[in-house]
Amino acid sequence: MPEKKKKTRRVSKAQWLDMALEVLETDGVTGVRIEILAKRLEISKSGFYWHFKNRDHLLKDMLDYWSHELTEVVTENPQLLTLKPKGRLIKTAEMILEHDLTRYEIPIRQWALQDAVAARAVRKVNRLRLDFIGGAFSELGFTGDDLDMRTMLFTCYHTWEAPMFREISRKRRRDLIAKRIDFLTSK
Amino acid sequence: MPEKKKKTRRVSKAQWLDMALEVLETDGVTGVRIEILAKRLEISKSGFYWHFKNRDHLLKDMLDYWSHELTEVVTENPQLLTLKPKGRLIKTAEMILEHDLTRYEIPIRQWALQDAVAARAVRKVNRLRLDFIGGAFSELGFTGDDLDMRTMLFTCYHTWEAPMFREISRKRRRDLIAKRIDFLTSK
DNA sequence: GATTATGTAGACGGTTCCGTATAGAACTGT
DNA sequence: ACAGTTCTATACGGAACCGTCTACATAATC
Repeated sequence: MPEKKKKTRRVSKAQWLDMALEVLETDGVTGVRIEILAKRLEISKSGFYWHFKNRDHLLKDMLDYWSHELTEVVTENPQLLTLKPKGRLIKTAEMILEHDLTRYEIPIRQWALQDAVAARAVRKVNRLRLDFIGGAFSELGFTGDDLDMRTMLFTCYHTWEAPMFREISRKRRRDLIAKRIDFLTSK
Repeated sequence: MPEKKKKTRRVSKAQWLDMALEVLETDGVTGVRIEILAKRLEISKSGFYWHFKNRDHLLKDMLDYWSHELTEVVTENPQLLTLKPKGRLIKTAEMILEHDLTRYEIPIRQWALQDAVAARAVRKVNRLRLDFIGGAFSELGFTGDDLDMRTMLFTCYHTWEAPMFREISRKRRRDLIAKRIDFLTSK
C-alpha cells in the first residue's frame, strides 16, 4: 500500500499575515492566536516564530496593513484627486462597497479600546479619512460647522454602513449611493 | 497587635452583571472572564456560580440588559412619542449623547460576529432603532428611497458618532445636533 | 439562639495558549 | 552533489481560565 508522503508544507510570512487578518475579521484580536492560525494553515506553529519575533509583531503588521490597504488605498490615491469632488465622493463610496474596505472596522476599533498602539492607528486613520472627505466638501464650497457636519456624516456613515446593516443587500446599498451623495452635497 | 478581621464580602447578582458590563465596555466579550470579574470585585469566583449557571448565562443577561436599557429605553419610551417628530429626533440624539447609550456598540457587534445569540440581539436592536427613527421621518412626510436614506443616515450616524469620534469633545458634538437634524429633516 | 437560606474560600483537574529549544527536512546556488 | 539557508516537527514549562467540590461564614427568620 502506498504510504502517504509527508511533505512538510512551507508557509510564507504573507500567508501567516493573511490568515491572521481572516481570523481577525470574525474573531477579533483576541481570537488571533498563533496555535489557531497554525491549525488553520495545517502546519505547526514553530514556523511562525521564524517569521515573527512574537505575537505583538504580527499584530503591528496587521495594523499597518489595515491603514495602508484599506484606507490609504483611497485617501492617498492620486487617481481619485483627478476627479471633481462629487465624483470623488461617489467613487469613494463605490470603492468602499466593492472592495469591502470596512471589513475590519469592528474588530480593530474593539482592539483600540484595549491597546494604545491600535488606538494610535485608529486616530491616524480617522484623520486621513476626515481630511480626505473634508477636502471634497470644502472644494464644493462648504465651510465652518456646515463643512464639519457633512464631512462627519459622510465619513461616519460610509465607515459603518456595511458593518451595521449586514442584513441589507449589497445591491440595495449600491442603489442608494447616488441619492445619498446628491443629498449630502446639496446646498 | 490587632488581627485584620476577614469579613467575607457578599456580592449580588446585579453587581456581577454590572462588573461584567464594565469589563465588556473596554475588553469585549472575550475579556469577560469570571476569574477577572472576581478579582475586580475582590472576592473568589465561587459565588458567581451561585448566581449564574455558567458564563453563557451571564452573557445572555448582558445582551438583555443592552437591548432593554440602552435601546428600548428610547424606542419604547411613551414620553418621546408625545413629541412632534423633529423634536423626537432631537431628544433622541440628546439622550444618546447624555447617557452614552452607544457605549457597548463596538464590543457587542464584535461579539455578534462570532456568536449567533448576540447576532440575533443585534438584528433585533437594529430593527427597533430603524423602525423608531423611520417612524419619525415618515411622519415628516418622507417616503420610499428618500425615507430609507434619511432613516439609515440618522440611525447609523447616531449609533457610531461617539464610538468613532472619541477625539471630538462632547460639547462639540452637542453643538452640532441641531444643525444636523435641521439638515436631515429638510426637504 | 437555633435553623434555614444565601452566599464564600480555597483547592482541584482539565484545556488552551505563549514562547523556547533541539533536531531535522527541504529548498538554493554553485 | 554538496553546503548553506530557510523553514518545520515535536516536546516542554508556565500562565490563565473554566467549572466543580467540600467545608465554612454570614444574614434572615422563627
